[in-house]
Amino acid sequence: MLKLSRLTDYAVVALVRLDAADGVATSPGIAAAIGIPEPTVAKVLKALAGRGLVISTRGARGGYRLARRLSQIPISEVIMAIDGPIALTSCVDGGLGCESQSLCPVAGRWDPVNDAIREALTGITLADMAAAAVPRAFRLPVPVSLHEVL
Amino acid sequence: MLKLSRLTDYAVVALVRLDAADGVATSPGIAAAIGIPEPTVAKVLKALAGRGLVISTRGARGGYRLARRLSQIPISEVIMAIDGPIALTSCVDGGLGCESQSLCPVAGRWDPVNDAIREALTGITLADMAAAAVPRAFRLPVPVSLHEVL
DNA sequence: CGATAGTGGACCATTCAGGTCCTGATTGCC
DNA sequence: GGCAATCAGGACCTGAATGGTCCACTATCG
Repeated sequence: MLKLSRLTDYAVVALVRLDAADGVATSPGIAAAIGIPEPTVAKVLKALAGRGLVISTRGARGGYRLARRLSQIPISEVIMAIDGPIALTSCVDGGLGCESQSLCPVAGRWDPVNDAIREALTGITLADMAAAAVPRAFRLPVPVSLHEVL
Repeated sequence: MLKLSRLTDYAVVALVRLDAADGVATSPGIAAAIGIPEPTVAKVLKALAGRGLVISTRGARGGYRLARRLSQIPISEVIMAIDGPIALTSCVDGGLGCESQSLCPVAGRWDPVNDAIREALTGITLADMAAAAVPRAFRLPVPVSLHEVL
């Protein structure tokens, strides 16, 4: 349904969270704060680190911190970090699969669509997304109510 | 991967094809011309008809024909016809599922992103997609080469 | 030297889209 | 009036891929 993976959603949440904790935050810590299983958060952070969106510090007392300000991170980068390149069609990577290529009247016609989406996604930053989100009731002290994570 | 279903791709191909055949075209006919299994084409056409993008005529000598000109059909409508509403997140339709809603810092923050995409998609019509597609070697007489469909 | 934390990879399971088929309703033609 | 063609609307099955988990390894701090 033109939907992006849930992991990407997690990534956004994690990044916003990371911004709230100004210093360094560990993946277990973020997981607890967000209410998402730790291994999953770790996977997301790994991907983000790979794309240079967050900076990792290994070893004891290590953790992750934002590489840039939220306002400097377009949502498109997050999506590409988690979900890979932004391309709608299946026959983007030429080759087999599109046997009816000789019949296909819209051979590579999704390109303008892809470009339009990429552009739209680049114009929105994480700061935009975090801005109007639920007044401001969510800063650091978010107690994990019932579930007692960790 | 932010990818839309292959069905949507088929829909575009079918619609362009339908435009080439000015009059009425049957789903078996389109299937043969396009090189896509008939039941699948039928399913696509049905969805398209449901959204009013094509007009169906039942009975013998029936078939489908375009409801509007290609230039009047934004790609967003095709996507919505096949893939449903354009919404990236899973927690669009409020309710259960998002247990950590009380923790989620980006509650409904995908909205601007969704809007941006919708807008971008509405600006592109099928005519735009068909325009530059492979010169013009594809008009009505497209012989199904080897496979001998039907 | 040990505890903590990120790295990388393999791995399983659930979900869902793609695809097929069948039955019924409608209309034109002989 | 009956037959054939064609759309309509389901149920159903299968396979890929996403979400999620786990493990062994490395690095760094105290």
